[in-house]
Parts: sequence; C-alpha cells; structure tokens
Amino acid sequence: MEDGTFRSPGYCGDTDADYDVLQWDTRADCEVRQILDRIADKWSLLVIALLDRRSLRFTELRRMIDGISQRMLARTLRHLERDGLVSRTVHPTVPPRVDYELTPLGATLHKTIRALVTWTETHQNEVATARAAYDKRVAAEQARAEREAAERDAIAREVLAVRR
Amino acid sequence: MEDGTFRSPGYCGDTDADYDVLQWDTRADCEVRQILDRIADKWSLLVIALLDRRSLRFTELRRMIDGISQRMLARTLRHLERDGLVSRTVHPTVPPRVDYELTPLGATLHKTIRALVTWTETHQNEVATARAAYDKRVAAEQARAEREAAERDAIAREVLAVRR
DNA sequence: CGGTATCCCCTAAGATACTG
DNA sequence: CAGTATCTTAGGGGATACCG
Repeated sequence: MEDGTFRSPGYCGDTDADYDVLQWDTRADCEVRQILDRIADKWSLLVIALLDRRSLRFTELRRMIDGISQRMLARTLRHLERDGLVSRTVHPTVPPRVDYELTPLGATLHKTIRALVTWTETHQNEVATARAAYDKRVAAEQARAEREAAERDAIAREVLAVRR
Repeated sequence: MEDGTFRSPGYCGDTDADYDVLQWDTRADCEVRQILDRIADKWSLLVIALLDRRSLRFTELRRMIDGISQRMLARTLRHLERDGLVSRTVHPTVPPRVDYELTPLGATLHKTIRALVTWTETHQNEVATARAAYDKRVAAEQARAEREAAERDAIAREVLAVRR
C-alpha cells in the first residue's frame, strides 16, 4: 500500500501565541499545507490540466504526459481521486476501460491553476532575464574573488622571497 | 556550490507532431514547468506569503516558518532571488543584518498565489470529506475481499476434509 | 488494458559543524 | 547574525515483473 497522508492530523487550529496573527498558518502539519503540497506536485497539475478538456483513459494520459511512469501516473490519479478532484469510472468491458474525469471540485481548482500558469507564461521572460542577471553577477563576483586571492598569494610569495 | 537548474535548456518550442495542439506544453523540460516547479515548492510559497506583509530578516523568516532548516531557507531565498522575486539587502553593520523583501515581480506573483491558497482554504472541507469517503470505501472493499477469501478458504478445507 | 508489487537507485533535504 | 560545507538518510521515482 505505500501509505497515505497521515502524520499528526490535528494541531492546526491552536495559536501558539508565538506566531502572532499571520494571515497564513505556517505550521508544517496544517491541512492547507498538505493540500497545497499535493496539488503543487510535479504531475498533478498536468493531469488536471489535461482532464479539463475532456475525460481520458489511463493510457491516453500516459501517452500525453512526457516522461511519466506507469507507477507515478497511477499514484497521481489515486491521490487526485482520494481528494475528490478526479473521478474514476470503470467500464466492465473486455478489454477493460477506465475513464478519468474532473469532478466539479476539480474543475474549480483548474481555474485557479490556470491563473498560476498564466502568470508563469506572462512573466517567464522577466524571470529568465532575472536569472541571467543573477548568474552574471555571481560569476563576476567569483572571478573577482579569485583574482584577489591570486593577488594576495603573489604578495605573500614576494614577501617570503625577500625574507629568505 | 550545489548546482543550479541546468538540464537540457531548450527543447521547448518544437512541436513534435505527436502531441497535437494541447493548451499546455506537457514536456518535462519546458521552461514554464521549471518555473512552476520552483514557485510551487514547499517553502517558496510560505516565504513569498510572509514577505508580502513586510521585509524580513533571515532569522525572522527562520523563526516564522515552522520546520524549515537553515539550509533550506538559504536555498529557497537564493532561488527566489535568482528568479527576481525577492531582493536581498545587506546592511554592513556588525552584527550583519540582511533584509529580504518582495520585488514588484514577486508582489504580482503573490496575488496569484493568494488565489490558490484561498481555493485551498475554501475547499479544504470538501477535500477532507472526499478523503474520508475514499478511505472508507477502500477499507470496506478490503474487508469484503478478506471475508470472501476466508470463505473460499473455509470451503476448500471442507472439501479436502470430505475427500480424505 | 489497467493496474499492483518489488526492487533499487539517486537526489532532496535534515543534522551538524564551521566561517566572515 | 547570516550564512556555506560536509555527511547521512528517507523516500521519490524509475524499471521490471506479474495479476484480473
């Protein structure tokens, strides 16, 4: 079975007087955090996005999602089903046929996810630029540090040569 | 240094004719996916959320986020800085003081993130209910399977007893 | 076809210790 | 205080094999 998501279930409503009134519950076992971790994982987003268009069979999903293993697809679908985001329908035909589709709840989530993806698409250039700038800064700094180290080294050698 | 984010950088714009026109690029190395993976990770969301209120020092963040290690906070902040979402200001005092704050870009992201968190908060009960129902279904099914197995076992023993 | 079970590897992340 | 460097371990995830 591999387990589900059971750590310490409660422990989420009590305010420890130390955390003050933050808008978010930053504690590790908070339920919101758990849900967030689930939907933010590598494959779930893709699956939800694909199912938004129409219901799909296991193998269809498998073929559409590049790089996913059978195991991970099964796991992901099981999780989404458990969370009530995806429904699973078995057609008792032969060969068997299983359809997955978004539940109404899943559909509402998809809207929100779209917003995130849209943000990413809209700002990917800015992010790319920022990354390039950062990498350049770091590289420059490293080069400078190395040059200075070399200089100090040279001076030290000089001093030692004179002393001897 | 621990590496950055460099797998196969390109390989994102070419349509392989096999994937058809999906609204999303489902391929693993797509830039959008990389950004998504980054911002959707466990700690980034929390950091962004906390910084939205005001700029914070390293240790403040460390204390506010339950369960984060020094290493992960440093890494997360480095990533966010690289992506241009957070800015880092060093005050050359002693003891040193470093402030982190959201950049304008980071602030726009926060709005989107809020939507996601709001969704989670709004629907956490539905998810919890779905989970409970699912677990119950699974448990019931397992119990039934075990009972049937026991029955078959009993019948088999009976048959064997008669034969002997 | 649509899975589950098993093995196994490798990396992400925690703990610890040290530095400017 | 604000980090990096190093070591170690859990578990995420791939490959394979087998069942209904």
